Amino acid sequence: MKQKSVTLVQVAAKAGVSVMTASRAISGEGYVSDDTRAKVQAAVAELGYATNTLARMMKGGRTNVIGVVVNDLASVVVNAFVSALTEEVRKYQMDMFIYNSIDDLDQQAGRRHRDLLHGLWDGLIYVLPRMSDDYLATLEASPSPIVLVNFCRRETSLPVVLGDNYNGARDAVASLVGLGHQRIAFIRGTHFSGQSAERERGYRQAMHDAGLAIDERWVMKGTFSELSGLEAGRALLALDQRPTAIFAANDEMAIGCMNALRAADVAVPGEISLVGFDDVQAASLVQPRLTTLRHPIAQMAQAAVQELMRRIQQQPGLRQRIEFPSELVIRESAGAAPQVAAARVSRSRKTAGS
Amino acid sequence: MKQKSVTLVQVAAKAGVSVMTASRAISGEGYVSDDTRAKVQAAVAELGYATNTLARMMKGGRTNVIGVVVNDLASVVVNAFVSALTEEVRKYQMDMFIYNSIDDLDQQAGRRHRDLLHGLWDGLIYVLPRMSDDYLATLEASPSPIVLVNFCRRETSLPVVLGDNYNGARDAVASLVGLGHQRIAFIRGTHFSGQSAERERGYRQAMHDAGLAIDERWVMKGTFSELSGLEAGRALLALDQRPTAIFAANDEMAIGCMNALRAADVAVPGEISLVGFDDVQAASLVQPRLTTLRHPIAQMAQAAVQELMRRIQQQPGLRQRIEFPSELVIRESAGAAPQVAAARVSRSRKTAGS
DNA sequence: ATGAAAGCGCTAACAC
DNA sequence: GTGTTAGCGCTTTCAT
Repeated sequence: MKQKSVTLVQVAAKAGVSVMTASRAISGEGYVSDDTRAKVQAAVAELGYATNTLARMMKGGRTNVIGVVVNDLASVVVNAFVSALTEEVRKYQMDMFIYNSIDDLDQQAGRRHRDLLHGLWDGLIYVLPRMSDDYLATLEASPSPIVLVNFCRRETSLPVVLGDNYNGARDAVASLVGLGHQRIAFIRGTHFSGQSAERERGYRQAMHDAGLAIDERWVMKGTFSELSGLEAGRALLALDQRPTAIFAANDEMAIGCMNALRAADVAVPGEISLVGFDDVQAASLVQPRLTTLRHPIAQMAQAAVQELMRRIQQQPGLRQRIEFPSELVIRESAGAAPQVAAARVSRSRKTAGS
Repeated sequence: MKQKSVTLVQVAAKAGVSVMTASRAISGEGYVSDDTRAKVQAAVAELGYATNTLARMMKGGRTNVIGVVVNDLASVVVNAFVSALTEEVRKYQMDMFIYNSIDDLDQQAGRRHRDLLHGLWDGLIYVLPRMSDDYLATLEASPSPIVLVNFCRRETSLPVVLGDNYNGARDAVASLVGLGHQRIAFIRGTHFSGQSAERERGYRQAMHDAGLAIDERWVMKGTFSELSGLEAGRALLALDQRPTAIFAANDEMAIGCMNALRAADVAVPGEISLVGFDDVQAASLVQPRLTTLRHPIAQMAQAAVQELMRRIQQQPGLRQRIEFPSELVIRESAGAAPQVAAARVSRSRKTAGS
């Protein structure tokens, strides 16, 4: 606003036409003679004119900008989604701005940035949002196109793109069971997005499916942070009967846990197996490399943008819930349960001895 | 814009005053009786009114929003800056939006998003920008407050906040020299932001200061990517006389290089020492942990926002260039040069033997 | 201390 | 095909 920009009035004057004609020539809406269009375009080029999006927005037209709202851009997973969304949005010739809220989204914080640029966005994508029920209700009541990514804390009338946390977790725990583990612990994350709860549900189901009882002391609380994983790991080691495998609701906590085990000279996966969730970069850098689960982030971003664009363009065929399977990424942090491994060794010894 | 928001007209009607009085009561500019103000505030609360920033912007007022432009939000360093900026901006009660351009900033790409929300921002911060000279010239000519972070590709009249790449690199290489290294290689990054060039300058100066000649075959080109570091590492191993230490222009390349050395069964730091730059999280996860250099990101973000705010508020005491020292983070990837280590061993053997 | 009018830059709706 | 009118929601004059 400090900069006096070239306005349509100036372009029109230079081209010797009315403002409206210039507007039409530029936007391509309505009839303009080729001759006039050429004159206007020449004027545009000469003056370096660009339409003032603000003014256009005030009229309520499309802005070709979508907003992405996140709570924690520093989170590796969130960042991966945002980067994927950036790429995807470009395919639709749209621009995208990111708002990093830090705070949980509630009515007070929310009004600020929703109304702040209310009218700026053609649509909004919320990635892994931590929002109050109030705030969600406001979003649901909003006529603006909105898509949520990886929000499963509760049912919602808004369209949601999800990675399958429940089945992913179930598969992971089932694979631990397949490796002979019976005492399997779980480290929770925070409940905001609902992902931790889904992962826990998968864990419980897999245990139930295998006919294994869960000692509730194995279910630790955590905050998705590495530190909380470390603390949970220590607490689990202090139990009189240790678990032989630990499934953490995300990789950071699994890595924190791994550090706790290392500090206590507990072999991974020799004595205790570890499985995380998310497949962040660090998962393949730690030693042993972490077995974990991965959401198809690029595909999910694609679906989110596509679904949003459908709503912006008022196309038919809207979907309310698009779910993608998680993939189990097997590395070295999970192995056979100690007693099984021991049995194998003794069996092979016998074989060798006979 | 889809959502019909509450306007000032409605608030004024409800409070039984004119629009202008309502505006004054809300903004706090100009005289309003306490009585009237109370009535207006009551109406605001009741209707859930929030000022439409767009409309305010059109009149050229402050928006209390600053924009941050980056080329690659997925970059760990960029992300760390953006997160630090987010925190910092909040202290000034401002909001912040991030634009992830992906492309290099040039006139074509630039016009789009500069003019796009030209008027939306009170100011702009460019973090590690990759911009054409044209684009930079446009920015320099702009009357809007702008601050660049870690841009040192060329001189500019814009205010810059910098980490000291030159002295950091010089210190790092000097420390390698102190460990007995004489054949020290350097892996370049891309030239866009100018950081690689500064780091190279520090490398050359340190070698010169130590009276060591540089074999130009030791100076490898890279792209700041892990893969390019791996390739550079392979190429260096193929030399008839290998360097005993490698200084990479960033951590990713150092880690790539480490992988190349591991694949060739070259001991780090036993046979070849490695030093990176940036201290990304991965640097302390790899084995051996990477010796590297670190910019004080939080302080730099603070300085950038402070400097921008000074300009927005038209305060005196502006600074053109704010530079912060880099810190050498010593870990295990750099050690004594082989011949020195050998000498020490033989000396200690002698001592032990005598 | 409050109000009325004008206009920021643009475009939808209606003339001509 | 092109021009005229009106108005988005707000704030900066200038009047009262």
